[in-house]
Amino acid sequence: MKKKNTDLVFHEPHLIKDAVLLVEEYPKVPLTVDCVIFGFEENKLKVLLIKSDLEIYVGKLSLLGDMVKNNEELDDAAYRILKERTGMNDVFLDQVRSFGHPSRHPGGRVITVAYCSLLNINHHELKIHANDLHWHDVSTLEEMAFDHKEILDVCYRWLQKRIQEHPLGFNLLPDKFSLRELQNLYEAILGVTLDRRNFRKKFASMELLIDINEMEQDVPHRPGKLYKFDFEKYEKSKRKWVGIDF
Amino acid sequence: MKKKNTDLVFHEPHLIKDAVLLVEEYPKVPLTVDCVIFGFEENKLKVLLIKSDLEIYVGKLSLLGDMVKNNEELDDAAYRILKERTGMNDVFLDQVRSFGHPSRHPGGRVITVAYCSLLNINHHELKIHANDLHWHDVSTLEEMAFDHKEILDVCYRWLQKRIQEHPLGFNLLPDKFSLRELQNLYEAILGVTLDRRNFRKKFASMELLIDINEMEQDVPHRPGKLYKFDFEKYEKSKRKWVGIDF
DNA sequence: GCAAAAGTGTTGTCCTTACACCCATGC
DNA sequence: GCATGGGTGTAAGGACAACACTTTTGC
Repeated sequence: MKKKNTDLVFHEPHLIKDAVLLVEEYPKVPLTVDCVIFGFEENKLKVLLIKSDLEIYVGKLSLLGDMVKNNEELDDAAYRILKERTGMNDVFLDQVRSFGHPSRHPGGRVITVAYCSLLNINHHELKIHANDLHWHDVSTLEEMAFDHKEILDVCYRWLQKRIQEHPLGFNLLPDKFSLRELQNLYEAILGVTLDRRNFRKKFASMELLIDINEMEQDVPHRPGKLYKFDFEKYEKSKRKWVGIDF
Repeated sequence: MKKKNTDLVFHEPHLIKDAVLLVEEYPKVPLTVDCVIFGFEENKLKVLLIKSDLEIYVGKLSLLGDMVKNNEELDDAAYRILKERTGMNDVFLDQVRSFGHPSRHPGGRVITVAYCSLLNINHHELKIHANDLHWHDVSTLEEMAFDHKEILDVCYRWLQKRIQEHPLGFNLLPDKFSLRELQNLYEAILGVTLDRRNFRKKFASMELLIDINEMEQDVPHRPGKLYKFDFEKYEKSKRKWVGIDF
């Protein structure tokens, strides 16, 4: 890893005995994790943000982030931050990518690894309001602290793609849900309107929704049927898709 | 970013004036980039590897990696390493994800960001052979140094998905290529066999191949037509796909 | 009875798949 | 002339898009 191509070619490489000494020579950088936590409420996609507590970003919004501790696994750091900020631990987090522009942080070079999650706002009341933690509409985002707007945009596009290929959305609906709720969710995240009949047919043909023979309660219109998602069947039937499409 | 939820709630947060002081308190970690460089030759997918120069990994294979320099952008580090090792700079690199298990490196904690590339072996003769740099068959990989086998597996799956959705493959074919060469490429990367007629129909219907009215030369069978890929048309026609499929 | 959303089917189009024969070239 | 891969067409099935009316409930 450390040999440079200025070394003579065809030498037997001398082996490095002490890996610790080697690593000690590497430049070291501060490392953080930023969590982009999307939630859904009132048929709108929201994202969990705080106010930055850096003076130069006064009034600007920021993602939930924190340093990664010594010897802390990246995934663990993301789950820890999510738990510290929201009290939740039953949420899936996915690493999206890392951001390392040298001037992305005003305090000097800081690398950050972005994680993305999607959860049901009504399942997780915010008990902590430090730094004005709140759900913010995704569609009305102004300037943000650091490069957090860019990170959020990347994660939003990632989420839009992801939700079309994976049943992410069901973690964010109530356990029992109507097809209308499901469709609202997809429309909100993808930013499109979908044909209701075709949407229903699509999910009917997948055969991954379990009709639990219950109806919506207390709705001001004809109640719809309620379904559960068949996670077990989904796991068994994950197909390996091969097809060229660009 | 630094406030803990043990702070009293509903306080006006005190603003941090000096971001540099803040960042100085963050733990710092060594950061590397590892490049997973796939190439194609003799109808086989290969990957560029070296022999590890760490004594505890003697004889084991390793990805092309190096430290990220102070104030070096992550992407720049990846391109630099690719250039240093292979002399190339006309190659696309994509960041795949970061790996940060605390014990992934025997010299202590090192975070690495994996980048992936795909190139034409015959366009880029290896002039450097330090550390036994060579193209290795992807299908016959044994144990590797560090967690490089895991990184390679993740990048391979990433590549398989990517090549179905983006015209990556054309960077690795000759400028003028036959449909057979194109199909060999897809079959090698996806690890499947494809119906020749349907494959050709697929690309014909995309209308992204330019028939240049030339034929293969010096082949021991009926020569095939040669095509170029219409990158310009592709860029213009990138479609935003919406469809649920899992 | 009115507002609001649930529920439902058909048709045309396009894409995908499976499959077999003749053609051009090098040797 | 034989071996090798190039080139082509069709039929069936499945997926998708477009589209309108009746039903159920709360108020």
